[in-house]
Amino acid sequence: MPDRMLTIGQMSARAGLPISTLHFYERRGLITSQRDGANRRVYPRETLRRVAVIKVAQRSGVTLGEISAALDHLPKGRAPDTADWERLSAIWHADLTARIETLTALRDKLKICIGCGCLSVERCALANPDDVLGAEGPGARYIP
Amino acid sequence: MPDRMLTIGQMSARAGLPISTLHFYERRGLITSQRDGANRRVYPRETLRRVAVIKVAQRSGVTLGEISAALDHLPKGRAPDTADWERLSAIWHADLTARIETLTALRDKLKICIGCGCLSVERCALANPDDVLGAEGPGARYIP
DNA sequence: TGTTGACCTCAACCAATGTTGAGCCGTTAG
DNA sequence: CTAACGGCTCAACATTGGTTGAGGTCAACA
Repeated sequence: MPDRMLTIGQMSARAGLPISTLHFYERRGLITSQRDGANRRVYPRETLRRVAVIKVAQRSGVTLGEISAALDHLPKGRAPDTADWERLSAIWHADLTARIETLTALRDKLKICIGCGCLSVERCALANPDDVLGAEGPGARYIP
Repeated sequence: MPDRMLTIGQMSARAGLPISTLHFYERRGLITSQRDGANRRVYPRETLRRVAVIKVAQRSGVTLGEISAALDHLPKGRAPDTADWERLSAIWHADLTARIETLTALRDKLKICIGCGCLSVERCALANPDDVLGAEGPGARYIP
């Protein structure tokens, strides 16, 4: 019986999310539910994976809005297959790599800059990441 | 004249933050100001550095609450010196390193797990990061 | 003398991400 | 039959990190 449905309580226990959060995700369109005869939500097992993916993406710093957009690219009519999930994975993998690079650069600059006295907004690569120098007088200006 | 004060407009331009944000930081106790004869905020140049540090910490994912706590350890009576800033730097450096490691692990697991079909909440290291397996029946249970 | 421009305060609002509570319903075990 | 349990809806609240606007002050420039 590969298509046995899960109640929201089971989803909650297995996904490690409060029921209120599942409700919230449904309001946000991140997941959907069907109802049983007594108007209770039931979920296909697929949804367990979907929720797992949402959690993973969130842990990696993706917002619910972005997650929602990404999930929208999953097929509507059929259950997503491995290739579908793989495409999502690839996007977030790249995202994560970028995020890691940013943090690493930040950390290295932090080490170099903050303690040594160079952390003046005028000159420091860290405080003034875009190397924007003001035209009039000394000191950096912020260019939006 | 090393102690020339800055107006809030100058702070804003040089730090690259809107005036409203400087007001907000002051409400939050992250920075302080003195007033001139016309009740306008003026800041010692020190504050420029302080704001730079706040921005850097924020970019690295530290919350304002944590930043505030860290800044509270700076000396009250005198201007912070290099060693003071260095202590802050060391804390956040460690923080950043931890964060980077988390993200890297996440990314690598993502690559391994999400596309390959193993991302079931029951077994996957990614979806079930603490390897918590339910005692009754198959399937992970969330242990808060 | 006016009129800018920069600044002030205070309160309200915003978006994201949920959480909490009140009040109700249907199923199930004793 | 009744109580407990699990679920339902809807509205309100919480937190973080700010932004926006109304209404007022002050100094400087023409």
